Amino acid sequence: MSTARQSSTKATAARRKLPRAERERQMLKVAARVFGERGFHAASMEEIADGVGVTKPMLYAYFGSKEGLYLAVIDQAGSHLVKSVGQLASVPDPVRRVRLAAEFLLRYIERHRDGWAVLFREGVGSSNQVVERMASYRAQIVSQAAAAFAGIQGDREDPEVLKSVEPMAHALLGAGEALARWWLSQPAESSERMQAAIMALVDGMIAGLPALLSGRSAAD
Amino acid sequence: MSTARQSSTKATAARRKLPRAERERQMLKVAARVFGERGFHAASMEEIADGVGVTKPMLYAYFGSKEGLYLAVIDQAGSHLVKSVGQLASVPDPVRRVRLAAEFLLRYIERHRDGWAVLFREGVGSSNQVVERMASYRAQIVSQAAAAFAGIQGDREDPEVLKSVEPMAHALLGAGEALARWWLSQPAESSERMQAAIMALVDGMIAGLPALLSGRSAAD
DNA sequence: AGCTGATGTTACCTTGTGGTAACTTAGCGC
DNA sequence: GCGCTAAGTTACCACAAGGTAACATCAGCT
Repeated sequence: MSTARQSSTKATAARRKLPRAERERQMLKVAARVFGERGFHAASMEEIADGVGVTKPMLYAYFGSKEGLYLAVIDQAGSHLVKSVGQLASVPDPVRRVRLAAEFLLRYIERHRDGWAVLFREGVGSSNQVVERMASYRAQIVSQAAAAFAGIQGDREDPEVLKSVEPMAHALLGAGEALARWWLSQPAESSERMQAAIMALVDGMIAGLPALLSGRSAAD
Repeated sequence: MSTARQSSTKATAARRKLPRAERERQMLKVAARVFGERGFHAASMEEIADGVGVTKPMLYAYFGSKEGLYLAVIDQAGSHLVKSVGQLASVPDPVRRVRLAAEFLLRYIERHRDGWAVLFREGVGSSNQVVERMASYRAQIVSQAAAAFAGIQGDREDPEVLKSVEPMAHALLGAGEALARWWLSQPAESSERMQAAIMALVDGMIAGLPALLSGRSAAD
């Protein structure tokens, strides 16, 4: 068991005391997994501490409280997602941008499921601060999606257009989320079929844009 | 305080002891609200009991455990929703059926938000039984939606077609949920805009169906 | 009216868990 | 080498909440 010895004074591997920054990274990673799997209330600080290989008081020393840790996880996941999506803004062709965004979204949810869950699971029963923080990140993502849709209409900045496509952006995110969730629960399902579905959806949305903006349904 | 007296022997109003069936209805109603607002773990039996105007042991006498009560809420909400959606199956025109279903979905979520939340919020951290029950009701709803989509393609029963449109059905449900959630958090938003958005979405989905079934994207 | 059982309550136990004070020890700089 | 501080632990408190036994009382039936 105790084969792990401290090497020389400068051992970088398997040393018991880690610098704060590194430990914090570990903690955030484990916390994201546990909160993502169990939800805020069902997750216990003890389980997180165990996962890190450390005891509870360390979590409190670094994050103050359970809610503080949760907020830190939200911030990490949120800023990462916002940053990632932001990179898509440089794609010039708006239609291509929306389609890339949808593809990216699916892959992102697949690969960062915990972070996604923490950000997008409804924060019921949580404190106001948690709810607000989640809402803030969600709003940023939605507004990026809305801007992409608006770009298709040419008026990427027109507030009127932006407001009109906002529900569409919410719908897209929700569809992506449901799709990803279902996908992850169906290991047999092929990634291609998912891609095809989300693409059909996005293309349909794009096709429906003019009708939405003119205030009438497309199939009148 | 104690102005409420028992009337004659047969008083039907404001009597303190109620027959089991009636009390159970009250309990289910309050439980749906509390579970919907707070989620399973954050909800407390005490709060539910208080809401009913009764004490905790009564909940245990009638539902056995917290999970038992939760399951009962799920069953009530699930069977109600399945029944409601099932009535749409009689609409002959498949396109109209899908559009009506989308409209119905939005209204349903708006009016039975708690039941919807209990059914469709991810059951993280809950027991296997709860997860299975939720999944079962969701599967029924999704399969109805899928059947409606398949109907548009003419092959309402073709298993191949049904399988292909299944992701679409999930996406529609997810989009409706996200839309409804956002809508409910934006009191100022008009119902018309929501209707327009969901209709544009549905019409887009319908338009995308052939492309989905042929395995390619519509905008190639 | 009065008996009877379902309806309902009080008071309690037990467990899990957020949170903390006091102490220990490893590692870095000199 | 050596001490000083950050990293880490042990042992504990407080309290919320699920769950239950024993007791109380209303409502309806004969």
